[in-house]
Amino acid sequence: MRKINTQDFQVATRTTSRQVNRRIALSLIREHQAISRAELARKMDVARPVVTMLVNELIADGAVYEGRTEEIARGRKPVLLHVKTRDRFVVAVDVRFSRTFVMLSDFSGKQIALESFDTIFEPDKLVSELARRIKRTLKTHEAYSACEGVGLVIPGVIDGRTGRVVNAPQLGWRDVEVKSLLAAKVGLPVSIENASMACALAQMWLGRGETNNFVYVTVSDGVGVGIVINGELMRGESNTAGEFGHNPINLDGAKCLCGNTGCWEAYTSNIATLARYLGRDLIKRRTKKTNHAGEADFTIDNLIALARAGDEKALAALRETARYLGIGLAIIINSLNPARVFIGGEITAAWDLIADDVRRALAGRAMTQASAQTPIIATPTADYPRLRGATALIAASAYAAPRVA
Amino acid sequence: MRKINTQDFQVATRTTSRQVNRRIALSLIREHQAISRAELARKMDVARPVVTMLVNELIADGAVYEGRTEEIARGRKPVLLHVKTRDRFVVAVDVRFSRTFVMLSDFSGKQIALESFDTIFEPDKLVSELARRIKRTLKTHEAYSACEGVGLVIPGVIDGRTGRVVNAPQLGWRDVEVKSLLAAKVGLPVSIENASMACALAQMWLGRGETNNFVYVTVSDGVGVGIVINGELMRGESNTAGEFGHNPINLDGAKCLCGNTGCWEAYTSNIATLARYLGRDLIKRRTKKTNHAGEADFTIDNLIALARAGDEKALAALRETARYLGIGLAIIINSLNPARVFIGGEITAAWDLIADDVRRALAGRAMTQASAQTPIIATPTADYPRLRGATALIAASAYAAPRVA
DNA sequence: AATAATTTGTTATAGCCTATAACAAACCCT
DNA sequence: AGGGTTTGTTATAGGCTATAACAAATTATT
Repeated sequence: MRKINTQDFQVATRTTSRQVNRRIALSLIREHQAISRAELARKMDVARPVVTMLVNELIADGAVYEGRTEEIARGRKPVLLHVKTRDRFVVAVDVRFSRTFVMLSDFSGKQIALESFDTIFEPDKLVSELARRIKRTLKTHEAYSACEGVGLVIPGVIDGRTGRVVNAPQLGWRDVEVKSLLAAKVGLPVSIENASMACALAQMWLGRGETNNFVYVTVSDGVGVGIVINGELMRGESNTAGEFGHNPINLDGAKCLCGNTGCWEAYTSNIATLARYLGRDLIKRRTKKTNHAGEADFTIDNLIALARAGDEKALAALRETARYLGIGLAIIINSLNPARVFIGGEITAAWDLIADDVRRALAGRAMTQASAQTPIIATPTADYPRLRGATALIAASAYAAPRVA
Repeated sequence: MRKINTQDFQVATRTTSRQVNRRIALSLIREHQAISRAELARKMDVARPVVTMLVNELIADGAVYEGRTEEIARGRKPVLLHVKTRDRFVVAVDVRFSRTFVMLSDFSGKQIALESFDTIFEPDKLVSELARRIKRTLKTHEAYSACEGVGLVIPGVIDGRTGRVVNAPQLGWRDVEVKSLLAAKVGLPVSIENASMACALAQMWLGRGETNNFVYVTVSDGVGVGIVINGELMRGESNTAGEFGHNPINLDGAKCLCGNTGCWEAYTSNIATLARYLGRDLIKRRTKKTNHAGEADFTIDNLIALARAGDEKALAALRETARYLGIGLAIIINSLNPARVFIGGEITAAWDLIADDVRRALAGRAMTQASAQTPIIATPTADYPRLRGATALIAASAYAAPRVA
C-alpha cells in the first residue's frame, strides 16, 4: 500500500497501459531469456494477441530479437525471443582517487575495452580528457551510433535529481557540475551516480537471482552501503542514505579519521585492518605514494597474502576485522532486514578465511534467527563492480518500470 | 527507476488507467480538500471531461461528496468536492502488555468512542472479548453498516503477507493466528500490524505535511522504529525492518535486557532513564504491578514531573537520555537519510527540556549538515498514535495507489 | 434588460489499448 | 491425406483518455 505523492505523481494516459505491459514483457524476456510469445503470454496472464503487439514493438525498438525456434513435442514450433544486449553499447567511467577507468561495454555488462589514466582533479580538464578518450574508444570499436550513453561513477554525494556532484572529498569537489558538461562534449546522454549506489545498481540490474531487496556493502578505505528496496535504489532526502560507516559501535572506542570516536569504519575498513596489523593508530593524511596507514606499498592485498602464507598476526588482524564486519552487518540487517547482503571490496579476496567469523559475529547481534541467516555473498573485485554499476546506470533506464501514480 | 519484480508483478488491464487516475484524484481531493472539478483537472493536468467521470465514480462509491459552491469573481461557480470521512467508520484496537484499547473512529481518525480492558493473554479469549466489545460499540453508535474494518495493533512481529503474529514476546505469542479469527467473529475485514509500523502509518495517512519519506521513532520501554520510504511502509524480508533498538552504540558498555552489551535501547529507553535516575542496572523481570525498573508506581512520567519541579538529578537523567537519543537518531539519519523524524512515547512530554540536547548530540554524529538539520518532530502521547495507526491500517486501503507493473 | 464574456461542468466522438473470438500457420502422428 | 495440437495473427468488442463542442451558470457591459 503506497501513498500517492501529491506533489509528484504521474497520471495514466491512454498509452500508459501499453508502456507498462511492454516493460513487463521486456523484463520477463530478460529474466527467462529464450522465451516464446505464447509462454510469455502465460507468464503475464494475458492473451496471446496482446503479447504479439508488445513484442512487435519491442522488436521495432531494437530491444528484442527473434532467435531460432524451439524443439517441442507437438504443434507449431515457437519462435524464441532474446533481449538484444550485444549491439547496444555503454561507456562506463569510474573516477577514483588514484586512477580513472574508462570501459566500453555492452548492455549485459560485458567488457569490450578498458583503459585507465591518472585521475585529473580539475573538473574541466577531467571532462575534456574523458570526452577525448570516450570518443576515441567509440570510434575504434565502431560503436558510436549504437552507444546509448555514458555512466559516470564518482566517489561522493550526487544530487539524484540534478546530477550535480554535491561533495566528493577524495577529489576535492564541492557542488561541481560534470554531467551536463560531459554530455555536451560527447553528444550522448550521461548518467552520474555515487560509487556505493552504483555497485548496488550493478547487482540489481546485472546480477543474478533475487535482487529486489538487498544491500551492497563496500569495504574499502572506507565503508559504503547501497540500499535497494522494492527494486529501487534508496537515495535519501539529501542523497546520503547508506552512510553506515561512521555510525558509532563503540562510543568509548578508538578515534576515527572523521574526528569522532568508535565509528564502525574505524574497526573494519582496510585502513583499520592495516593499522591493526601494524599496531598503529589511523593517521590522517595520505598521498598517492603512501596509503592511509602511512606505509608505502603495503596494502590489504599484501596483508591477505601474508595471512595465506601463514602469518598468524596477519590472520588475526583479518579475523578481528571480520568480527567487526559481522557486527556492522548485524546493525544493517536489524535496521533494514534485507533479503540478502552483498559484500564488495578487497577484503572479499580473503572471504574463505573470514566468512565464519563474520557469520558468528552477525549471529551474536542479529535480532531474529531469520535475520541471522540472511545470505551474505562476497562479490569478487575482479568483476569491477563500480564499472558495472556505471553500465547499469544507462542500461537500467531501458528496462525499468514506467512511473505510474 | 524501479526494477520490475518478475516474481510478483501486475499487468495493466483496460481498467487500470481508470483505477490509477481515480486514486490520484481522490488523493488530491483529500490533500486540497474543498476543491472543484476544474481545479482538480488543472492539478492533474488532464482535461475536465476525464475529471467529471472520475469524480462521478468517486461520488457513486461514497468516497467523495459535493459541498457548497465557491464564491469566485467571474464565471459559473464551481462545486466544491470533499472527501467523505464522517460517515465511514473504523474500529481501532491497540493490544498492549497492560491494557487493550478499543476505539471507534471515523476515517479521519477522529475518536468517537474509546474503551479499554485488562489484556487477556490467551489469543482465543482475547479475540472473543474483542469481538464482543467491537460488536457492542458498533451497535451503540449505529455504525455497523458503515464500518469498513478493524485495525489491530500488536506489540510484535507480524507477517505482512499472511497477517499472522510471528512473535510477540510481551504477550507470550509465537506464530499465532488472530486476524482471520477476529474477522470471522466480527464479520468485517481485519488488518493487523506491528506497533512501530502502525505509528508510522498513522503519521503518513493521518498526519499533515510532507509524509512520504520519514521514520517514526517510539521511545517507550523499548525503542521501535517505523520506516516509510516513497510513501510505503518498509517491512523487510522477515518483517523486522526498523529494529534499531538493539544495535550496539557501545560494545564495551552496559548490559542490556536482551543479553548483549551496549544496545542503544539500554541507554535511551524509559527503563534506561529510570535506571539511570535510580542508580541501578536494568533488571530483567517485570509484572503488571511493578515496572521494568522494579519500582512500583514510579514511572517516566513521574521522573519528568520531578525534573520540572526542579529535581536536578531527574533532569540530568533525562538530559543524558536525550544525548543518547540524539546519537541514535544520528545513526538512523545517517543510515536512511529521511526527510524528517517523528518521535513518540512518554519522553515527548519532556520535549522542551531535552530538545536542545537531542539536537546537539545529533549534530555531533550526523555525517552532513543537511542531515544534522533533519526536522525532528515530537508527537504527543495524548494523540494515541498506535490507535490512529490502527485506523490508518483500514483507511489507507481506500486511498493507496493501485499496484501497477 | 439584453448581450457579451468567462468559467464550470457535460456530451459526443476519435483514438489507444486490452479482451475475446476466430482463424491461419506450422508441425507431429497415424 | 487428414486429424490433433500448439503458436502466432486478424478482427472486433469494450474500457478509457483526448479533443472538440456545447450547455449551464454567473458577472460585467452596453
